[in-house]
Amino acid sequence: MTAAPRRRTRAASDPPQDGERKRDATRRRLLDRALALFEGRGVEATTMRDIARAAKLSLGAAYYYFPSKEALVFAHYEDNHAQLEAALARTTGTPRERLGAIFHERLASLKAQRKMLAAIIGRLVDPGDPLSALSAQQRTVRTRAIAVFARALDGANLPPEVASLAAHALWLMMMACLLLYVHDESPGQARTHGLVDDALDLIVPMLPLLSTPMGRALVDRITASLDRAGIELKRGTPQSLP
Amino acid sequence: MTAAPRRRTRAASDPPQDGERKRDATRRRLLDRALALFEGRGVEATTMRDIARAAKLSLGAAYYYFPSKEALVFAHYEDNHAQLEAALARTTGTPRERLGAIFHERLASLKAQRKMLAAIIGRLVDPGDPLSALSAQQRTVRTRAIAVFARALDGANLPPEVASLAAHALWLMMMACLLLYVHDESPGQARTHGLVDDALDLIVPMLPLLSTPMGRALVDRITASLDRAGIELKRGTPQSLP
DNA sequence: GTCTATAACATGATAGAC
DNA sequence: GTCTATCATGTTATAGAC
Repeated sequence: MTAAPRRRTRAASDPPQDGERKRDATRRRLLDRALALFEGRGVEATTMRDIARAAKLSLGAAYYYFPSKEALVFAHYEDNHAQLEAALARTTGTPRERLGAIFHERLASLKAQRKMLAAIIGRLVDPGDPLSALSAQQRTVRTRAIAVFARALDGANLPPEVASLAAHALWLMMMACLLLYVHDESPGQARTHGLVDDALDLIVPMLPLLSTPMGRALVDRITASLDRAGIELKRGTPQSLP
Repeated sequence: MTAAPRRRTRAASDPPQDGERKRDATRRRLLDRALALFEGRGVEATTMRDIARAAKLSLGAAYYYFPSKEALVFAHYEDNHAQLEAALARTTGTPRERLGAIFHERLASLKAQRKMLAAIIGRLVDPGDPLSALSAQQRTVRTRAIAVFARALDGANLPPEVASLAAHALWLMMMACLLLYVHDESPGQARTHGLVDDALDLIVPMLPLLSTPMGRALVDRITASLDRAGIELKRGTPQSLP
């Protein structure tokens, strides 16, 4: 198998070419217009022709930059996640505080895009979909997201296996919250935010129990069971599900 | 608001009209051909034109019977569920045995349609989708499904609130299992079936703990929290989520 | 080689004739 | 009830401009 021809990469010190600047600007414009339209009317109701027109491009040109409508959505998803992750890496405080910050800020960061997310929320959960949070393509994002939770638990002094399972579970809880969030029409999505706090208030104080012999036995049993099911929890490199 | 004009309903004793017989036969044929094609190549890859051709109808005629491709999938879903429910109502034994039967038979009943389900699994989880397990349109099916779990718990002597919460949680677990199931490529989907047994072996023995004062406090707290979030667990009439 | 515009295609869905 | 004709849209192919 021969290597695919690769675009010449430019060293960081090279001055950007005019073409590249223009290319990036066009790409950015397309992405921005698309996001605006998605937020305004939802993904389904926005046609590729609409997007191209809004960005003053031809339909073909839009497809030159993004191979599909899905790719536009995906690009936003990546943008959002990278940005959020940077913010979350700096959270401090008790595990309860840090977890609260992670959950609430994650939701808040998607507030403007709720309608857009609603259109694709189903795919987040379909392992066969490249857009899915469970897919192989998203493994990097997923792994890093789980790592964010693991970091927040650092102050809790949990044994590694316990912390790993807990981080995976929290990530799963985050996914469930997203599901509720995108369709939560209460003012400020107070319902979902409230549920997050209630859940964390319930869960976090119980985490130390997992370090007791009985707790360890439970964790081991769960881990073994997931292992049998082909779901590995190796810290930082989740396999299929979590 | 005036009542929508309703189709004349025929008493059970009336003889079926020729028109109705033919209509039903055509509808059935369409549904059967569609299912065969869905199972063979998946939902996405099957076009409405394919279905119409296979049923020896024009495209327009197919749309006369089913307003959308989705409606065809939906019809199968209803069929399957009604059939399964009848079977499950007859299960006997300990709660553990009955729950095992429910889970395993539910999965097995969908074995042939795994590919089809995989195509729409995302929508099961999107409350905005009429096909969704969480949607208002599916409330009847959902309520009855939860009732099946509640019945299986009858032998466990749980207080009503505890039983209700447990039944909802089990239903949610069922949904999660479906998610795993449709993409489980292990022989006979042994991974998912194994996980079900492990989970039940873990959970069911713990249920009596929920009847202790501490357990009751936990249940009350969870119920109150869900209540605040607008999720009611009134036995038999779940509102938004579960 | 890099980008843009136009035409064409397949499909889900609809309208109106018969 | 059924059909034919037609539409709108995601996507692809292609021809050409720079």
